[in-house]
Amino acid sequence: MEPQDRVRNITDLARLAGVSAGTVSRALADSHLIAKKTRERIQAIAREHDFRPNIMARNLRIKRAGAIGVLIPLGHETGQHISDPFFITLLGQLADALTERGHDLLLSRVIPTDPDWLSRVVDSGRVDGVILIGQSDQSAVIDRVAARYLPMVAWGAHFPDQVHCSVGSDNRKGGALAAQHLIDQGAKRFAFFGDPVAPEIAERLEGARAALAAAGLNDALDILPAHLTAETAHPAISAWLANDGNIPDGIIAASDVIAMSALRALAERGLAVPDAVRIVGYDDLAFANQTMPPLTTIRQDLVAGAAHLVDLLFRRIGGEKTNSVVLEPQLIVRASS
Amino acid sequence: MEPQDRVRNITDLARLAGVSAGTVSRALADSHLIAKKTRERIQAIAREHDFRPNIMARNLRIKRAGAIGVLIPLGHETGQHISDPFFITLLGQLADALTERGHDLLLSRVIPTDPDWLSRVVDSGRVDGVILIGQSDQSAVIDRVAARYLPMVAWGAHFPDQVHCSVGSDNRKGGALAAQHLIDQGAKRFAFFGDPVAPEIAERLEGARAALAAAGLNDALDILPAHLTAETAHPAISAWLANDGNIPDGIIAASDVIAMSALRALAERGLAVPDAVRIVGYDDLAFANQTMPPLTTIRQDLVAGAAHLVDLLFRRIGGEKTNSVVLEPQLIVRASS
DNA sequence: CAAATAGCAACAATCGTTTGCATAAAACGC
DNA sequence: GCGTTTTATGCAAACGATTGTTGCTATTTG
Repeated sequence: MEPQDRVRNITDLARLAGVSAGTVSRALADSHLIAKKTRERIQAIAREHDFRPNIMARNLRIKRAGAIGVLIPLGHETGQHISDPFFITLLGQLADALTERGHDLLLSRVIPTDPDWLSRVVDSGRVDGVILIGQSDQSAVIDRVAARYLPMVAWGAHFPDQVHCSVGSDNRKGGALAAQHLIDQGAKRFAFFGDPVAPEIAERLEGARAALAAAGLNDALDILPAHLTAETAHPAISAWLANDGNIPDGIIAASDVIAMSALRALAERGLAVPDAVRIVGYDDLAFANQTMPPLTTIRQDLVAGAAHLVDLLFRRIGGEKTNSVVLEPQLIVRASS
Repeated sequence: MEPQDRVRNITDLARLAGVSAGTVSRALADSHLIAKKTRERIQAIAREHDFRPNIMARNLRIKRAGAIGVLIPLGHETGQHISDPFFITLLGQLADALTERGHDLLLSRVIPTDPDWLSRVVDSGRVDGVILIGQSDQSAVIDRVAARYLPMVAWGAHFPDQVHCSVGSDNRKGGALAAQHLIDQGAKRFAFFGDPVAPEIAERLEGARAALAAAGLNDALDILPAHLTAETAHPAISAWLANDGNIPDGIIAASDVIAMSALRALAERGLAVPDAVRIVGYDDLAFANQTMPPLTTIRQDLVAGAAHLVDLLFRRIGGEKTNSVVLEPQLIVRASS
C-alpha cells in the first residue's frame, strides 16, 4: 500500500519490531525460543505488512529447493509434444501428488540436443529431485546421471540392465492382452497401428506377435507405423485403409489417440465397428469411453503410476535405493470390440 | 565420478584452479576481464568435473528467479481439475513459449481456501511473474494483488472494471456465433449445455440468447447446466435427452468436452448428427476434429492466447503497464452441424 | 629511464535467510 | 541478597553465487 515503508526483508521487519533479524526469523517459524508474546507481535506486524520471507534465500540456507523437476524429453524422432493427452494426464496426476507433499513442480520440456540436458537441471540446485516422463531415446544419458544422482525416477519401459529407477507398465503383456482379446472375439486378420521405433511400442508389438503366434496366427499381422499424434495418424490410416486388400478385422492400436483416429477413418470408409472391424486401443485415457463406440483398450493405471513415481522419488530423496516398479496392464472391454 | 573430489561450488573450483572465486565466476560467464587463457583453463576444469554453478545462489544475488509461476485456481464450485483438456492445452503452449524465453514454469494447482494463496507465491521471491489460467471465483483476490504487483496476467473473461491484465476471447460473441450458425442451418429449437455459474459460460449463454432474440426465437432455448467434465456431463445429458419433450434440433455446448459427451449421448439414443440434431462445441481443442462426426465449434486460438499471455507478461516484467487483450472467436464449421 | 597505462586477478561486500553460540535479564532456591 | 539456573534475545557466520573496487605486473610512451 505505502510504497516507501514496504517491508522487503526480515531486517526491515526486525527494525520495525525493534528486535533483531534472527528473532524475526525464529518468530515467523513459530520457534519456542521466542516468547509467545514477542512471537505474536512480530507475526502480527508481518501480516499487517503482508510480508513473507524470501523463499530462495531460505532455500539457499536450508539447502533444499522445494520443487521437483518434471522433464519431458522429446527425442525429435517422435513427433510428440507436451500436449499429448497421455503426458498431460500423467502430469496432472503428478501435480496433485507433489502438491500434497508440499513441493512445487518445475516443468521443462526438453529437446535433447546435447547430452547435457539432464545434468543441467540436476546440478542446477533448483530441484530436490527429478521425474522423467518418458525416456525417449535417451536411456544412455539417463543411466549415466542415475549412477551418481539418486533422487530421480522415470516413467517408461523397464529394461533388465538399466541403472535408473523406472515405473511403467508391462507393455509386452499389454500387447498380448489386446491381441488375445481380438482372437477370442473371432478376428482372423490383424493390423497393428503404431511405430515400433519407440521402445514401449515395440514391446507392445512383440506381445501381440507372441499371442498371435501362440494361436497359430503368425502371418496374419500387418503393421502400419502410424505416428502418435492424431494429426499424423489419421491421414496415414485413411490412406492405408484405401487399399481394400489391407482391411483387417482386428486392429491393435498402440495408443488411444491412434485408435481414435482409426475409428474415424473406419467410419469414413463405412466400416462398422465392431461388426466389421474390432479395435483395441492402449492407455485408457479419459476420452476412451467418450468415443463412438466407446473404446476397448489396455489400461495403464496412471493414477497408480503417478503415485508410485512420487513415492519412489521421495524415498530416494530420503536416501533409499529403490527398485523399479512394473504395473500390470488391464484389459478394459467396451463396445469397440 | 570420484566422490571426494567432487566440486560442489565455485570456491572448490577456484581452489582447484589456483585462482579466486570471483575469477571463476567471471570465467564461467565468459567475461573479458579474465585473460582468455585462464578463462579457457577454468572452463575446462569445470567441464571435466561436471560443475555448474548453483542457480538459486545466483538468482538470489542477481535478484531474478528464472521461473514463471503458472497457477490454476480451482474454486471448488467447479468440478474441473488440472487434467481438463483445455487447461492442459494452454499449459503446453505456455511451456513452449516460456522455454523459448529462457524461463522455467513453476506449476501450482491451487485450491483457494484462504485469500492468501496468490500473495504467497507472488511474494515468495521464487518467480519473476505469474500467469493465472482462469480466474475461477477469485477476481477480488486477483485484483487486490494486481494493484501492487505488476508482472501478472490472467487467462479469462475481461470485465470493464477489472484491475488485472487479462487475455481471453470474446465469449459473448462466441456464443452468438454458435447460435447464429445453428439458426442459419435451419434449427428451430435450441438447447444450451453448460453451467452458467462460471462467468465465461454465462457470457457464452448471453451471446447465444442475444442471437436468438435477434432472430425472434426468444423462447426456443432450454438450458442444461452440465458440468465441464466428461464424467459428469454424459450422464446428465443422457438423462435429459431421455425426456422426448426435451429433444432440440440445435445444441450449443459450452465446451468441446461437453459436446463430445453430447455426441455420444445422441448416438446412444439413435439421434443422427447433423441430420436430426445439429451441434456446436466451444474451444476447438485438438480432439474436436477427431470425433464422429467431426465437431463444428467456436475456436479459441490458444496458440495466440498463450503467445499474448507470455508477451504481455514479459512487457510487464519490464515495467510496462499493459492493457488486456480480447481475442476474436472464430466459427469452425465441420460435419456436426 | 621514469611515468603512465592497460590488463589481470584478488578482495570484500552483497543478496535474504537460518541457526549455533554468547549473553543479558529474569526467576529461583537458600 | 547472592549465586545459579532458566529464558529470551542478539550477534555473526554460514549458504553459493556476482561484481565494484583495488592492487599488482607488464608493457608502452615521452
